[in-house]
Amino acid sequence: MSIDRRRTASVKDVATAAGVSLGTVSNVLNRPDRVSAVTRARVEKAMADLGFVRNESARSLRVGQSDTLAYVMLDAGNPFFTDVAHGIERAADAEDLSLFLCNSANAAEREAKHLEHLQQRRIQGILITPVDPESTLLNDVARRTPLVIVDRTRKAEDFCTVAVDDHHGGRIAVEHLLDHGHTKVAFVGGPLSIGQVTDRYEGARRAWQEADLPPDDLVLITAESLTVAEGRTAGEQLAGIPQRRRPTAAFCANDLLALGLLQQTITSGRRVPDDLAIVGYDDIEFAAAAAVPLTSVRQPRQELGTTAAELVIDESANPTHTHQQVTFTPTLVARASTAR
Amino acid sequence: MSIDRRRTASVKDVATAAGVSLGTVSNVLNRPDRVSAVTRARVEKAMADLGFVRNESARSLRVGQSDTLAYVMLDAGNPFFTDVAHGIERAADAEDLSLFLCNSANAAEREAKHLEHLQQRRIQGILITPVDPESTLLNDVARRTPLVIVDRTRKAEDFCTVAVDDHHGGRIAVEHLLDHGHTKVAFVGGPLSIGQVTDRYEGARRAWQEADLPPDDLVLITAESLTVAEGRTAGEQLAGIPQRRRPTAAFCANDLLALGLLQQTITSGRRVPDDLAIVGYDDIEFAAAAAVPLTSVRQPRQELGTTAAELVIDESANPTHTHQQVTFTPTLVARASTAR
DNA sequence: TTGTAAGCGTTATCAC
DNA sequence: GTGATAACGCTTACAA
Repeated sequence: MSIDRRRTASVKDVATAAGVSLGTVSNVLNRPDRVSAVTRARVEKAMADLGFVRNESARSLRVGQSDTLAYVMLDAGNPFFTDVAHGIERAADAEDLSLFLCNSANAAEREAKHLEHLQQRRIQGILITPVDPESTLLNDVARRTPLVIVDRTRKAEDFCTVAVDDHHGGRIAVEHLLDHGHTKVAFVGGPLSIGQVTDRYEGARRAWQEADLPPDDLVLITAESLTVAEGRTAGEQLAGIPQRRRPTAAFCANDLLALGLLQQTITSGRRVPDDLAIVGYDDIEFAAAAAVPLTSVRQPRQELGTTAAELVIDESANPTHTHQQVTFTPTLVARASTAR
Repeated sequence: MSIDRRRTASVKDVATAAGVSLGTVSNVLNRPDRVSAVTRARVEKAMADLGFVRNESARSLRVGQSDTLAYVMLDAGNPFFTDVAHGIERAADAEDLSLFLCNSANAAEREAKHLEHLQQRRIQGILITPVDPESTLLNDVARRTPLVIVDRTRKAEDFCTVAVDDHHGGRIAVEHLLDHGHTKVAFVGGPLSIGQVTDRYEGARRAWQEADLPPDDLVLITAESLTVAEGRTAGEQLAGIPQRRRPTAAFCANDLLALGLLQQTITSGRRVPDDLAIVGYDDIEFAAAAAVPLTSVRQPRQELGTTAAELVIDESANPTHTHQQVTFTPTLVARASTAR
């Protein structure tokens, strides 16, 4: 059975049905106050009867832009980014903008395609956690569409950016471990080409230096990617280190790594935190849900999104807008994985 | 410093710059073969110089629809749905359609808003995991826009639906536990108003009946929602049951519950699977990543999405389209949480 | 191969 | 308070 999908009614059809002019119909849509209650009722009835649905393409063609925000996510499967998206959604709702989510899945060409489509739609603003924050593609896009970078920073201050102080995050993670008496610690993370990973590592090293500990006792274990599987691999590497030189704690560049490391540690018969204390990063929901609840560095995810959305709205609406670099400060959430 | 965001160039501007007519510019966009190599080059140069970006609103106004699919997700934070979205993305890519993700966050009014916006955009097809699959709102939408229901079924066969056989899933979960010698089992899930939860429960009960076990030894523990927190609560309830009547295994209606239950069990000093075997449902990535890797019922998530996308594309393009109800069969992935 | 012109559905300006 | 009408940028017959 195939469906009868006839062309949907236009303002013109509604006007005819209601016995008014097309301009009046448009008025009830956009300035209902300008039309008398009785004709308004008549028009509204006609709309309902005909199942009128306003054509957004025509509207946005006419007005030159569309009341829509989009967030190009780096990885829709990572709960961190869906939380950010939630925050954006809140701000978008408040301004009655719709929000589209796009997933670049960490692929530059997917990202480029999405950006192209979004520009073609003349949407009001783009939020993006880019594959490469230094890419000049972003400059091209921003020339036409307000764009703010989320959870990444840029060397030049030519964009609004909203990020979290990763250096500080690395520092507080290590300070927490120092407070618990650890003097041999592993930093698990990579690839180091990711700015955030290096920032967290730098923060960790700085804290280490300030504690006057031998640099070599902060062991770098590089991961290929920030995934659970790599966390397991890191666990094996850690286990391969001779007992006397083996770290008693690990600071992982994100929670997925930490979860993988936790699993590998426990299933190979070692205990957390007794044999190995673990600190993660991001504080995703599953961090608290782990068998040994994970100490983690929490980033204000929703606020990140909300602030970014507010900035992009400002950039699109306010002629005197100036770019801002907003930095949030992460906090440490201590749980069982580092308890003593 | 505010940005100079002048109106972007139109086909007309490009035509003037290239010294050709507007129709020719459109031809290089849509039927490049019809235009000679030399003028094409000239036009393309003009486009590049002017930074031309095609106006999708104008295009889709003219052609009557937009080459876009949308997936209205029930919960963007649940990895299950992002995997489904991945599958949809694959199919959309293959047809060169763009995909927008919308998140209803389980709120009917958010869902309605998204559906309204999508219809206004005259997009080609909608995929949705609805808050309420029986809602008549879906009928209204489907009258204008091809729509397929994902991961839910409907009593009437008036839609294409793609779902997984939850009854079978419940059955194999319990059969697995029976095979491992359990004769007192808890079913953890709820609210029972969710069709899938009841189907899984029904499947479980059927398997139980067929094993000729006393009905009361399949204990129902109802949860308020399918969340980690509720899983922990279930664990406490379970622990409160007198030893001799206490189930030795639990089948949870999803992995979040199972993860919560696993955590509560382990942190309260009982062991998995020795004291309590656990089976989850969905096989999200974090199931395998748990400290005790979780046995779970796996649904073919990506295939779910891909098939749904193919159906909606068929519905939008094929005049002889007929609605289909596709059902996938889940499989059990055995891991340590039920090992003996 | 290229140009001309109509029309998609809406908004907004201007008369009435 | 209401009605004609032009314009937004594009695609697509059709004419040259």
